[in-house]
Amino acid sequence: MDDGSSCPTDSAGLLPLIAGSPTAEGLEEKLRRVREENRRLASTLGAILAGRPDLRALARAPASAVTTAWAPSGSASNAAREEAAGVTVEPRPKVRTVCARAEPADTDANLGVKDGYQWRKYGQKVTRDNPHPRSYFRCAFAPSCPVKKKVQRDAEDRSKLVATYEGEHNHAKSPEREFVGNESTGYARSQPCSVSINPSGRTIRLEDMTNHGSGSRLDLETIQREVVTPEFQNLLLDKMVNSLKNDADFMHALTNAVAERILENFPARLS
DNA sequence: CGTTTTTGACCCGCGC
DNA sequence: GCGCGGGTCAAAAACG
Repeated sequence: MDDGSSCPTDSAGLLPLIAGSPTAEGLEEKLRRVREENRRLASTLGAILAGRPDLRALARAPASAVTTAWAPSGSASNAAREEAAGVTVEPRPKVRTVCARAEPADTDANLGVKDGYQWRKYGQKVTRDNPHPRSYFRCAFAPSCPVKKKVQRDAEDRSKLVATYEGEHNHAKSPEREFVGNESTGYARSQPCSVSINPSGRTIRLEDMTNHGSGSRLDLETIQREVVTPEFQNLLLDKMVNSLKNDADFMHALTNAVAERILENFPARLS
């Protein structure tokens, strides 16, 4: 969503049809609220993107740009040394470390399913240098997919998560599991309109973005850090479209209003 | 009842 | 050889 004006959920074009219909009062109010929220979101995103061009570039950067060596065994640094020495090394699984923020309520188990892939937890271990347990996940398509993932909270900053991915997926994401929640509707069961926007699964809710005043759990900087990707903006649009499409009351009232309007304008043709 | 998660035991590599 | 620590296994428990 660039400025919200091209947003497919913007129903301004439908309003003339709905306005004036006695059965559409509630619907109109509903639309008005959605549009107002949409405007706030668009404004927030606009401010973010306008003020932080560096974040735009970061959002488009390939995954390798944030690749670091987890390397408890020192494999990445060893590989670099060996290559520098002209020694042929066997290709090693790509190791990618991603940091993200997490809410205290987020459990490590949840972290395994929010990045678009399905994960199966196969172990947990408390490591020496960190009081928080490290969780081990395998791709659900294992053994055909060799990717593994380790997730651990930062030892000093509990709200910071460190996820380490080893290897690369040899299959597509699982769209139906991209969001935690009802698979048939795409709705989050307990977190309506929540969207996972990064590989570690940090979830941002619409209310977090729209109510970034007092009492908000996320400040603007956090949003700037995490809501800059085009993928997120597309997901946001999808969520809003789905939230209207799956609202039976909304669809019913909309259908009635449109039908009434048609009958009102073309009574002769239809009779 | 099938699937997923938990958790203690085990394995393996590394340093001393 | 031994101890330590990280990673994995697998049986039990929990869950839907």
